[in-house]
Amino acid sequence: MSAGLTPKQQEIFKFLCNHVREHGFPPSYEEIAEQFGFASPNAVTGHLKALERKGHIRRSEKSRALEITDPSFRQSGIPIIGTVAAGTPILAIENREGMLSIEDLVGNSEGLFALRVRGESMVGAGINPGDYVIVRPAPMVESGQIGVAFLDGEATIKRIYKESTGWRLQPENSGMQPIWVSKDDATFWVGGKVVGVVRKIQV
Amino acid sequence: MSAGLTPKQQEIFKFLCNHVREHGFPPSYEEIAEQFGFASPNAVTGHLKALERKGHIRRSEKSRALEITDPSFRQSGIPIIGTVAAGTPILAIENREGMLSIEDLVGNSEGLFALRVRGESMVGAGINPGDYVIVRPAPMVESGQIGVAFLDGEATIKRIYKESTGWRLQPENSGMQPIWVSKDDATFWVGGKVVGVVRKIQV
DNA sequence: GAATATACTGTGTATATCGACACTATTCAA
DNA sequence: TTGAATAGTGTCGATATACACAGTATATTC
Repeated sequence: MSAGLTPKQQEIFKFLCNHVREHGFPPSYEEIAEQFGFASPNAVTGHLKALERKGHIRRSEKSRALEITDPSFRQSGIPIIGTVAAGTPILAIENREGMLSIEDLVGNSEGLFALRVRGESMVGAGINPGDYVIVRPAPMVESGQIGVAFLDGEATIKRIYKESTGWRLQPENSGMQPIWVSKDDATFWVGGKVVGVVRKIQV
Repeated sequence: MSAGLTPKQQEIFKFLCNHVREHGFPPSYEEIAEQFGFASPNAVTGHLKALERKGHIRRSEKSRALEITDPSFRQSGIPIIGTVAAGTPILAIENREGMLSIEDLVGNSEGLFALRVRGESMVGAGINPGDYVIVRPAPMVESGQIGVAFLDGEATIKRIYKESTGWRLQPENSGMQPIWVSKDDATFWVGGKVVGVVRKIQV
């Protein structure tokens, strides 16, 4: 990232980014000068002008109203590289199809929560122990969808089917049996619908 | 979020958050006053003092050095709710174990990229078609690890084993056979190691 | 060899910005 | 009904801040 910048400019640009990430506002010229040991805050001006000219920031005459325009700063995610044509340098940025982030993936993340999976009851659906399932809270899911079911205070991930007598909690594991829940079982309730799965593969 | 705030304070807090998210720096008192139609920028002071007293922001006598301390703002991710004890209100914020984001999950996201999975060759490892695999670029993986293998310009996800004559690309699907690659096959190279899997479950 | 970009020091200025002080009005709980 | 919190208007001062101007020095490019 940050092509065409001198080492010093890169350092300063990095400091800007880190400061904004950490505090939510950019440093003043004086603070930048202090950080880099400049005697004059004006030494910063030149660097910032260079950064602006090269399109990484937008300055403002107002106080601390510096904006980082470099798109690589904003995008918090991982580039999605799609179809790979023969001979194309796959790691080149031009092949991007988009960015992958959990927020993008499951839409509005407001109210979502995650649960770590403990059992093996859903391996048939590609949900393994240690995975995180992302749950959108809802009082019930449509029949056949994967949801979080609470039974006797314990949470389980299951495919939930509506039956005439109540609900069927269906594991996706050939070695496990479904659980039938009666309509008037007060200990049963649905926490929400599983809208995503995230797994970290250990090194 | 933002409990204990009056409607007006919530509005202003929301404006603060959006401004920081959008521009990377907070608005000045004057800009807030303009936004809400106040004749005096000083009308803002009272609100900000209230927000500070209630612990959502930290003010500073310096220009535009207002910091949003409310943790619900900073964390861009999804709360991880762990073990669920009986009777505990699961959706309460107090039960948080942490936050889930792709960056946290796989560590430093610098250089990572994602690929959409097309085949069924890794369903045994919980990697299904349509999933995204997150890849850390590397010229080779340790024997037995899951990696992205390029062969004749086509990318595949496989478990890669080092053999005496070359490499074995092992699918995790009982119906599929491994691929043996000779040591001097120039069309073969490894793109990186699969460090994560992300799946969106359609509604 | 001249022009240009980089990398600073040092001084000064216009203004952006926050904060204090003085006041008014309303709502809500003790 | 008294106090406190909320929700403002309006004025003024102290200072934080960016920026212009005047220099110096080095490296790179043409």
